[in-house]
Amino acid sequence: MMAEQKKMVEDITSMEEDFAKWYTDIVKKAELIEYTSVKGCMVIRPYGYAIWENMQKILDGMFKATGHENVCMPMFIPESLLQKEKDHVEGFAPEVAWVTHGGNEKLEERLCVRPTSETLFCEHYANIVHSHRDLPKLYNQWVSVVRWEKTTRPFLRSREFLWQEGHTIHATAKEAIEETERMLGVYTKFCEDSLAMPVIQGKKTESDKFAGAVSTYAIEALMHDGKALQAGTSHYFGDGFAKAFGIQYQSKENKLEYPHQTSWGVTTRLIGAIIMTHGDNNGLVLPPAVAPIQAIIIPVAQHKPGVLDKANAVKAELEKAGIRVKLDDSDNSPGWKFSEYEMKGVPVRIELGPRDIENNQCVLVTRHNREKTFVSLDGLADSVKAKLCEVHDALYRNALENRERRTYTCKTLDEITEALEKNGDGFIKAMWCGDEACEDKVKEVTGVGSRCMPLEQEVVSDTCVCCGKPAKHLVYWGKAY
RNA sequence: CGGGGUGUAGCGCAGUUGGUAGCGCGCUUGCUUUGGGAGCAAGAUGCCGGGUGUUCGAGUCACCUCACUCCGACCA
Repeated sequence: MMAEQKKMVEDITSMEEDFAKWYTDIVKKAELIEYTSVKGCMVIRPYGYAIWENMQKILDGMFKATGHENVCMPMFIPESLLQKEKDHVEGFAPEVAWVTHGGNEKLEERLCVRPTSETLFCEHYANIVHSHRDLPKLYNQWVSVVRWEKTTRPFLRSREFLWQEGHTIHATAKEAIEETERMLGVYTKFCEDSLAMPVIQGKKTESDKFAGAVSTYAIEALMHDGKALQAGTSHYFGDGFAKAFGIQYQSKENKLEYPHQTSWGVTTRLIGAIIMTHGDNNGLVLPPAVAPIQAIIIPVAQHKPGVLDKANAVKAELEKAGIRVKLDDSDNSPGWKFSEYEMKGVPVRIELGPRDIENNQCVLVTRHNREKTFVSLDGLADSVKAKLCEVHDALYRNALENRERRTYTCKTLDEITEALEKNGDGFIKAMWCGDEACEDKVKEVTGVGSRCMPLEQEVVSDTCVCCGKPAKHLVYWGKAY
């Protein structure tokens, strides 16, 4: 846990007092979102959107580097198309929004606003895939989707949300499975290297699978309050969708074959994950890689001659070095600015006043621990870059520590209940026999559901935590967002 | 979708037995300030979430609706 800090920003509820309120306070006070008059639909404000844009840029680069191309599918899905794959439609039907009219005319067939685009990609693949030479197709799209959620929370569960959805189609199961795993790895790397957020990679149980998938993989992160958040998913579909949508190709052997498919996605929920992984009682704490402003320059006594000139020169120098930097020369007091940018989670603050300029130095303050260091103005860009790296590492370390501190290994249901009562919510590592009845019972008795079966399996006991029969899998259990 | 809470100025709130709306912060202007949310002075800001009723009269009472929020069930 990070060092005790005096709470400076009074308008943010402390997370110990009310975690949910703390979260919504940050979302509003850091100017990430504004509500609209439609439930569950929010304005992502420039500062919030800039975080998303930074994520997009990094992820998009990773997708391109692994051979993917971006496309854009329509927003509407005819009901008949949605219904082609039975499990899929059953999974999504309860939460789709329907368009029933065009202008004043009732539509012959109603259209759903995409909750996800498997069906559209399948329809398209059926048209363009004919030969093994057409495979694989590695497509991705950056769009919004709509799911008519009952309870909504900014970023974590909204009715419309931004995401990327990758949809790929391959000649063989082996290739498709490799793709599923590759993308899970891309997400993991992104979360760790760019969001400073450690995740558990694993496979979902049967009951928790994506509607229509053969297998679903996910990355699970643990939030400050000990609740788990699914941060990304990657699905292997086998040839189920291909069969439902009539996608076939001719192989080298001149035989008609069904191709194998995958899909994978991450959403603006990741912004919620950042808030609840790194944020503190003074507001947001942003990982440097995605922070819209990486360094904020706050001039002190800025009316004095030379101060703003120097601040502008420093800004230009940092910009030139590729650092996202802002100079706040508004006439708010320095103290006000300190609080403001802490609330907004800017990783590094640069204080620059007459005394500093006289000494050819400035004060660097890191947001996550408020540590102050005096550094020379010579080579400042390098000092700032080094700080940003330090911040990233510290954020990751803190998050990992929090997760480890809140991960409990249990052998029986009683141990689970006891661990949760004693230490608060967190991940439970416990063995499972593979029976759905046990999975349900664990949830019923202890309140924690299965999050995933980690790729890195261990044996913490020989028997199922629930029924005592021989165990098949290690499962991470937890309360989820 | 079930159970609670809340909607009054940009934000946070007060508003008594029903009588025509107020405080703090913020905002505007000016001066003084500037190393942790500065001070003084003068200003501006409201269809009291929306609708329907009761009433001479509704922010206040009743009913309906919408949104936010929390706790469950379902989900990225």
